[in-house]
Amino acid sequence: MLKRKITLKHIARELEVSISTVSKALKNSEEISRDTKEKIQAFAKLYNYKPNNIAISLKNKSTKNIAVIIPDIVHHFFTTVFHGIEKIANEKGYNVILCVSDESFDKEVINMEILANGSVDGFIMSLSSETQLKNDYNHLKELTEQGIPLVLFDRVTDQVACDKVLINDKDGAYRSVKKLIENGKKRIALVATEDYLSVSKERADGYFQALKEFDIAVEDNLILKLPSMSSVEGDAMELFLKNEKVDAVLCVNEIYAIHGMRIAQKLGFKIPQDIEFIGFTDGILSKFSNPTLTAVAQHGEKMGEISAEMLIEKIESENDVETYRTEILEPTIIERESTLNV
Amino acid sequence: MLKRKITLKHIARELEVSISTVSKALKNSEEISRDTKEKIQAFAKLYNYKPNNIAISLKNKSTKNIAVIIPDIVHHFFTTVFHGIEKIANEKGYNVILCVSDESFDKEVINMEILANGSVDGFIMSLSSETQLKNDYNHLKELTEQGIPLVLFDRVTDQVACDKVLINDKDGAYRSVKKLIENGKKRIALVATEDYLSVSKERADGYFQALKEFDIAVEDNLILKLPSMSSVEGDAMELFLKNEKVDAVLCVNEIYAIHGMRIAQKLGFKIPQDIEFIGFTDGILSKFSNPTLTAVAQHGEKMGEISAEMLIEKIESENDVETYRTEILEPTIIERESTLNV
DNA sequence: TATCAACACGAAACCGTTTTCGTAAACTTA
DNA sequence: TAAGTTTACGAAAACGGTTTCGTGTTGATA
Repeated sequence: MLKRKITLKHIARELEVSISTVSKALKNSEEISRDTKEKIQAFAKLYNYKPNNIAISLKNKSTKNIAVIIPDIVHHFFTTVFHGIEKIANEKGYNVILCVSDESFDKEVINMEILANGSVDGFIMSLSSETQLKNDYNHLKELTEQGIPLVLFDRVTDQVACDKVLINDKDGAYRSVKKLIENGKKRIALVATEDYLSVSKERADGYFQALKEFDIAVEDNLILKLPSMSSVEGDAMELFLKNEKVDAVLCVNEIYAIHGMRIAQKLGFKIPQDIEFIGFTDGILSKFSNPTLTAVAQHGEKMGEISAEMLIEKIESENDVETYRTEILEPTIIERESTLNV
Repeated sequence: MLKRKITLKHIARELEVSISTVSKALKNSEEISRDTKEKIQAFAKLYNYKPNNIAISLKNKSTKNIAVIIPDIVHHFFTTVFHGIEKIANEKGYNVILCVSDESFDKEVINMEILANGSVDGFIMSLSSETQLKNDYNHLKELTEQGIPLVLFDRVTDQVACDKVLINDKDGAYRSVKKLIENGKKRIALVATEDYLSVSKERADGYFQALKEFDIAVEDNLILKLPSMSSVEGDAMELFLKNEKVDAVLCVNEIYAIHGMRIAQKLGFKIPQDIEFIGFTDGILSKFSNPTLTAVAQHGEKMGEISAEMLIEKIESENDVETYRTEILEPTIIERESTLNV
């Protein structure tokens, strides 16, 4: 019952021709006579012959696989990036091996080592927070030294020479804060993570820039730093909103913003009249929260598409040109109910 | 500068021994003398030799890759399942190639065909809605006929003999509705998708069963069917809630539930006093909505783990035993603010 | 009829491993 | 010292393809 995979050798033996003849016949080579080709092709079709990808990979030194390493899969932004990557990769005939580093340096390194030995033609990745904290990029450098193409997106480092795709986080934050100021807000808070994450830092910079431009003094106690990205446990946010007479909040992610809005509502604030909210990452929560959240869209899918295009271009370019590009996407502010829209 | 990949052949040539000697020395074979082994191992280490995975795959007829095909990546449930799969796969030394069918039959077929020719050792998948609609499973049957291990999860079919992992959707719906009835609700609505999806059907059955048990007549106009999973456009929901004097709603997904709650609030209903809501898929929206949503947790991560374990067990079992298991997980109802919790 | 090109195919190398088997050289043993 | 046993290594096949090159047969040409 079990139809085992058939190979060129089987066909050759059955039809009493050589393996090379079979191979050529199946590629419709001019070298082979019509009769022979038809016979071989018919036989191959009948037995559902399909060339073995592994053998082809070995011969061609090309796997048509690319690796994607992201810090977290249960996170809307990375998910959309992956979707963009997968779309382009499929269009160009590549499969995608997806690894999740879970924000761990070791997992990132291990995944790279396993896949860098012929399993994939190139890597697309976003750095784990632990890697950015350790500031150790030797695993990436080894990769590029071996001539394996690498594209970094969103969480990047300037210590590795490779193609990069990122969004202008600083400008996104700058424009958000500017908008809040123009809406008449005075005490604008920033809710961020610890700033070893490159993106968190950029966003803080944009916040500072906007305040400076409008001659508003930076107050340290208007900046709340929460430990981990998804944990909103504890009452830090509540104390913060209660004590600081904040009238607008920029959050570096959706969760913080949604959580902040709930607490503000509980404290009796009206959104957006008394307090406005803007959050990074225009994910699913922003669209469905109550009120809906004005968000800085990071265009994840587009980032994914560009990353994949850059990587595949490098993979398929003959010459090992050592020139690297950095694409910077402009974020878009999606206005919703959590801000006054003038 | 560019350190090209080094092979056994290079080492052999450089050290003037044979390739077989190098191979054995690196595996610490007893056949090779201490001196030679040390010399070869030192050289290999110095030049950072790593065996080529593709060559090993070809030799062993085992790729240590598994394919995961899911209908949608930007969907919390599938994302958590993937996370579970990836976790187990990594523990057992497998990489995961992730393909997204985008609910398309053709993409599902194409992805399978590409990967079924040696690229992976087995498949884990959840059927696309189009496939369930067409009711065509020949691509899956071909796979199993070739002896390639396959595990189906969540959206399965009984037309293909293979391992399966699913949650008891019917019971989840049944218990939800029972709870609503016990909370004193009389006019309980069901908001579902078109029922060619196996899971949607199961959930509807559970709804019917609970009503029947409590001698409540099924009213067709208490059942709202919306076209696509993520589109909540249009005012179908609003008309429905306004006209039908509904006092409880079971939704087959989060989005419908969140959307329903917003409209109910807009219409002046108090949740949960006037109207209660329960939604399937305990995702991120349920936790952060306002009010938070009582949800039927599907234990996606657990499903992923079980699927991966089943698949790898099949892959690594010598004998082609043709016995298949079906694991059924019990859902858990997570009570939150959208229901009265007695 | 000798020469030559075109045709149709096969042999063999190659991709990078693993593994079986064969065998010189060194060492034991009787 | 002849015979047998280790020891330490190499040759070669195998995995499943692709591709280059060589060659016997045919038919055309001079």
